[in-house]
Amino acid sequence: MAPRQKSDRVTIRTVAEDAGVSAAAVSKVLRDAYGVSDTLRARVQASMQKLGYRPHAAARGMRGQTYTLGVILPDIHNPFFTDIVSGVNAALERTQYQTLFGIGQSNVAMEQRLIEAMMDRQMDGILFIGPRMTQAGIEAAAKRIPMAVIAHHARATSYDTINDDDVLGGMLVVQHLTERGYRNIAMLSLETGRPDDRTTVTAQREIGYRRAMEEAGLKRFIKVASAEQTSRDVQGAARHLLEGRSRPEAIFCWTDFIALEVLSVARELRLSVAGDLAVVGYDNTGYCDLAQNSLTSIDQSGQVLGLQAARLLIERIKGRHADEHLVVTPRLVARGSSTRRH
Amino acid sequence: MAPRQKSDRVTIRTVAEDAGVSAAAVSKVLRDAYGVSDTLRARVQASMQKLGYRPHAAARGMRGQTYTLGVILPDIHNPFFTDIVSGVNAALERTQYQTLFGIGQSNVAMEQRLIEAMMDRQMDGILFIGPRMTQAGIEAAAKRIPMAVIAHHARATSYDTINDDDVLGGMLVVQHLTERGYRNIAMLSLETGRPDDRTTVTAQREIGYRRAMEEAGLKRFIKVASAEQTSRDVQGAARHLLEGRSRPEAIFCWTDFIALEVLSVARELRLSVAGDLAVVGYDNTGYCDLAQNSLTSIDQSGQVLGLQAARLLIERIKGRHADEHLVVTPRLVARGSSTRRH
DNA sequence: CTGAAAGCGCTTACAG
DNA sequence: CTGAAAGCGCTTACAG
Repeated sequence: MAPRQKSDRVTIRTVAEDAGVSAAAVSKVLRDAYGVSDTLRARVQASMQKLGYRPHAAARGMRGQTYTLGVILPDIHNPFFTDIVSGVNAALERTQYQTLFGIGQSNVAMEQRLIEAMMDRQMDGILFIGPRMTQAGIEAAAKRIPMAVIAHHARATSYDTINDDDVLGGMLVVQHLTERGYRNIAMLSLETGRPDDRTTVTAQREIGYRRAMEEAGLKRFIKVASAEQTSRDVQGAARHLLEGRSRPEAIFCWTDFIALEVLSVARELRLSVAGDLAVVGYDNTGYCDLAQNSLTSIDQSGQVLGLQAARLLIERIKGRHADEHLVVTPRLVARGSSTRRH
Repeated sequence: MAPRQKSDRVTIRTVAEDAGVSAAAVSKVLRDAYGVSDTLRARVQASMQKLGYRPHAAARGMRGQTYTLGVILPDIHNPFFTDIVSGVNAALERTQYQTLFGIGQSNVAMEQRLIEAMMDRQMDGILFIGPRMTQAGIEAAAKRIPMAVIAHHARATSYDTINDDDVLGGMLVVQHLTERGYRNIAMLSLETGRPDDRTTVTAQREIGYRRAMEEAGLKRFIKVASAEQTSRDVQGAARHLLEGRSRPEAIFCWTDFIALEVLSVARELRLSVAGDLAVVGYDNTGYCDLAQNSLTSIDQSGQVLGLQAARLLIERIKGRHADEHLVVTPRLVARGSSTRRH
């Protein structure tokens, strides 16, 4: 490590000496704690400014808060997370909190390791996005550190959840497609290895899909394929659907990213999009608007999810213990991929 | 904060008591420091295991290393960063180091704030990807914390750099296009507000573009437009290029993400891709392979960049002071967007 | 090879 | 309203 001389560092003590007060007083000003006169506060702040004082997070972590929030993202591939992150940033703009991100790689072991790393570093709370971990695993962690979870459907008492109504989202897709005359509608979902786990967004979207298909009297057409989140796997599943008997007229994909792969396969198979095959995505990310995709999708306003999650997490850090569960309403944005040309 | 009883925490002292040794001995085992007998080490490790001991990062940060590396990403939008991150992870897999990410939002003030936040948290080093900050700003920070920088062309002595040969990349694009008969080739670059700054990858790619155009005797066709990294701005610039006099036959875009927008505009203007207009991107991200894009692009192997950068950073943390500068060689991957059909 | 002691920069009761 | 003192969990010389 680069040697950092002792004399270099401006500590609470340097500030205290400069301002002619005690270290305890400086600490109080730092934390906006009660019981300091305006004169003292002003003097201390002037000294901090003058000396370029910066609090030492590790030292604060030894006794109190670190003012650091950990955010766990599944990956940095899905552009939907951009929206969530910008909502989180907006919520934290005027606070002392700083966010640092971990990338879980859609992998339970990695998520567990990140949670521990964040706890070891005395983070004040964790915002967990799209966990692969089970409810039980999250609950265990949430007993040790304040936590809010986005895109995970569970009414657990030890943490807050913030979700889009994914059942409704799935239903909206089917309703839209049936209105436009599509009947043989398949779904392409995510392979999680836990088909019975209803906490995932994909499971919820699937419930909505099945329900709406039944309500529309299309029960016989229900078909759910699933694939892992790799190009190879997704394209394989799409080909399998499209080359099998009773080729679907439409495919509902659990996220946009997957729908783009399906569009690619459709083109390779020389199917006309919307004519031979409608494709619908989820998340309404930036790629949907590109003319070569023109992808119908569900908008679940990631910004709102991120903003509300950050707000709930901070409330919890400040002492709230009752659990809160927020649900926002999605809407469908229709584009060319589900619009037949005449 | 959730109350954490004193008795709860397993510290170095608890382990020491359990193993019947001193706290100093436990600390040495923890750090793999020299001067501990095998017997003692084994006893201590057994106790750690038994008690589920986890080191307290903040306390370690007070005296020594935190074993935390900060990674600053410009955004989580450009899929190219996925490759870099996976290289970083690969390099760190078997080490004690943990990475935490900050998102700079392509914004100098935000980058500065992140650097400070990472230093305040006593991170051991920073891996800075695609900085918007100037060389002078980075140098100032690198004097206070070990740093390696990806995608920033500067032979600064206080930090290491890891780059793709972007000049060559730009030249490869032009050579490829001229071989295929395109002559009026424009470039769509990034608006940084600092046209004279040659440290950015876009400036380097532009140099390569200009050089190759001159060498091919196409100097009169040189035209560089630039746009900020928003869909709106990019589409505006693309329209301006394509609707102006002397419409280019090909557009070289500084990154894939931008090229996808150009493809979209081309389609809206009913131009045939490759026939009326060739489009080339940079980074060879996953989207290039989709049939609806089929985008020719430059592969700069982000994984290698990430892996080497992590390796250099750790060397520097361990004490190296001389600067190192790595350059990897890019290659062009040809696809349909620059292939005329007969 | 092993351990006792000091100290890193803060916060937290507690006393004045 | 203000400050002296103890202590958070480690690491670092230093002595044995």
